[in-house]
Amino acid sequence: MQGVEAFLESKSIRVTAMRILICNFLSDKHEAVALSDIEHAFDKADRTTLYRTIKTFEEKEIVHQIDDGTGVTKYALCEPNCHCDLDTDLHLHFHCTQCGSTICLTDHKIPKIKVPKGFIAEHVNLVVKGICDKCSIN
Amino acid sequence: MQGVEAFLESKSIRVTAMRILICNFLSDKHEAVALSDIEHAFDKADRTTLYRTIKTFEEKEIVHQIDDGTGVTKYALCEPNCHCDLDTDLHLHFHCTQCGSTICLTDHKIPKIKVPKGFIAEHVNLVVKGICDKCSIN
DNA sequence: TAATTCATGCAATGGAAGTGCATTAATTGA
DNA sequence: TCAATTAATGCACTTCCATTGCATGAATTA
Repeated sequence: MQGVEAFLESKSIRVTAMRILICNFLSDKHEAVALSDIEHAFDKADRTTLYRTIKTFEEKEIVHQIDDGTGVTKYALCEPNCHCDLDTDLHLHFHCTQCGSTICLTDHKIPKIKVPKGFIAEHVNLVVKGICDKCSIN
Repeated sequence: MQGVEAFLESKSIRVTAMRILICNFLSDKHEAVALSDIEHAFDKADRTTLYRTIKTFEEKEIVHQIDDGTGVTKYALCEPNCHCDLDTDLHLHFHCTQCGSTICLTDHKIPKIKVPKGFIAEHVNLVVKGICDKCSIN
């Protein structure tokens, strides 16, 4: 059994051809992808299947959702040290307004945010927009 | 001439009945509203008009857009001290997962965010999710 | 192997954002 | 004040994304 398959099984995700493909696709990409990106890459497969596969990955916590403010939900594989379910370990995301790519800045933790009295903070979403390292060269 | 009308004029926004109504509606609400909320409040008016009114308000910088991660764009009147066009003065937003309301925490500035070498930060969006002061009482 | 559970594919829906065009209202200036 | 112009409103569409119901096919388990 290959690495990906073992990985999926370890997360109690039923192994199918489609899921292996999508999981590999996500790990090859080093940025967050939209559902439409996946559809484009697998144009033979049905949109619904891709959609539900991602949803399954999300539930099983091998993928996390990113709202980068473009209006389109993006998804990315959780890093080994990504505890996206925990509030204490939240990294930020960077959205490049030039090339449109969204990247997880896993090493950059979100500073502690103070909220007014009576408010209970449970989750923090932080997106920085600007020019990414590749685009800033030109 | 009333306060709202003078206010609109001072921002070189043409004064119409509709715009006065919407501006008042926004200032009465002390939370960010979705376009659908406005539609609901003014069901006699056309969706497009409401949409374009908000867009005009945005352009003239009396309203700022909030992406609270619900997938629906919210809008709120800028406070007198709200410089939503400047990157240096960005407040954060709080989204209550219980009552669904989104509130500007105008006093709470976003801490300086460090980005990796080569990245240029131009904008920051920070949304804290949790339970708001009203809901946390119960 | 039969029964069951789950994945996939197709079709359809609903919500939100946005655009083109005709009409109406407001403003300008003669 | 009236005509000309400019901008706001309303209607009809369109597009895009997210989501669901149902039928079928594959995989797992008893």
